[in-house]
Amino acid sequence: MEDACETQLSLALATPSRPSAHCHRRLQPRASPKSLEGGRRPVICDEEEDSDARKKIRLTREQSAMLEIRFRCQSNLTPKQKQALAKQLNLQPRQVEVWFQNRRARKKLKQTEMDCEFLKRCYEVLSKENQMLQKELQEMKALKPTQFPAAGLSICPTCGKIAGGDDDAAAPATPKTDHFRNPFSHSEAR
DNA sequence: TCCGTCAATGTGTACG
DNA sequence: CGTACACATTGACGGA
Repeated sequence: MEDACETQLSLALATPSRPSAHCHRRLQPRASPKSLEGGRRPVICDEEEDSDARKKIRLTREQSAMLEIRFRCQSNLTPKQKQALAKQLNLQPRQVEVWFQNRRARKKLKQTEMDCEFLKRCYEVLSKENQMLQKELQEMKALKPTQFPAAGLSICPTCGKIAGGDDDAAAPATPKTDHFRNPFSHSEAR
């Protein structure tokens, strides 16, 4: 797996891309947390005296593609791997590190959005089922007791469940109708 | 001009 | 205590 990844990377790197014109900015080692009061912007590039702090740099298309390929194989890098990849891509190791951190965050965000969508759909399904069951219950309540399918059955006034009968206590876990399916236990539910 | 994206920064925390 | 990471946030930039 790693090998395939390396191959892809070296293939992609075979067509050398120009180092980005904008990525020569020297990255700062992380400022000491206490060094900034009010919290903002240390931004000092030791070698450049341009006053405007934190110019936006963008990775080249190739660099991003390489990082993406590597990320698909491996979402965390060892320090050695980070170093090597940075060298390959003509970036600072810190840039590679930051890219991977941000990429993991993006991945997680996307996953959360998908989970949210899934839960929404589950809610809709359950909501519909609940409505149907309520309706069914009303209909059953409207029937005369003699018309209940099995003798000795009664409906719990609070929860609306059918109680009594021979199998009530013995086998509570076997639902008789499809209504009791738990959508969260489906195999599709990752 | 507003808004989304993304590289970069700051902070908190877990771990060895 | 140092390191690595997650997470929140900032700010530059580009497109509508």
